Amino acid sequence: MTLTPLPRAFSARDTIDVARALLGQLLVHEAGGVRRAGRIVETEAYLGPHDLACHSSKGRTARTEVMFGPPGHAYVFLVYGMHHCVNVVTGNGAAVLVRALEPVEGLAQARTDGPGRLTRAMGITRAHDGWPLDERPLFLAAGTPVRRIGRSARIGVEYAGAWARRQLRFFDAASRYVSG
DNA sequence: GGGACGATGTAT
DNA sequence: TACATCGTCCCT
Repeated sequence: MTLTPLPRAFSARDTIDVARALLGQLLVHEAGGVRRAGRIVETEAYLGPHDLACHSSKGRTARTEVMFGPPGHAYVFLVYGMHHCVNVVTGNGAAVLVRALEPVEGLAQARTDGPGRLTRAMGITRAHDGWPLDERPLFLAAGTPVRRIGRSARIGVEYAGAWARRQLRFFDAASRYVSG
């Protein structure tokens, strides 16, 4: 089956809209002659420099530079010295964190619930930071619709005060692959 | 140069 | 609840 990348314009709109629209779409990585694909079932919106939970609120640095670049690119960072997290940049310092995948292809017996687990399962590292997600080998593709979207506060950002309480986490309410 | 701190995951 | 483990940021 051929998977066609979603156009970059998919990510060039309101960050919350992108966080919701990404649910049900596929994240695909073709590497070493193997295709791995997962259906996105959990996301978080990070709204930009004014959002105190967003990395770009600390300023425009070497690490956060891609968040200020064009939409549709991957922002990949290392957290806690060992786990990679992958985001879809929406522009102006904003991005959507991908927090969980439902295995679709090439992910047998790999855990994909949780941002660190899914990057490990997919083989995504900082080498992909800045990668345009409408190009192989790492890209977004059309998936299947989500019937009901659940919503909650974002995970692990308690330091962000009132911003930590904003309901900016979205998930497929019917999926057993949502983290937590 | 050095210290504090993570958008986590796993073991205890 | 402890802690592994290291890049980033700022010098508190």
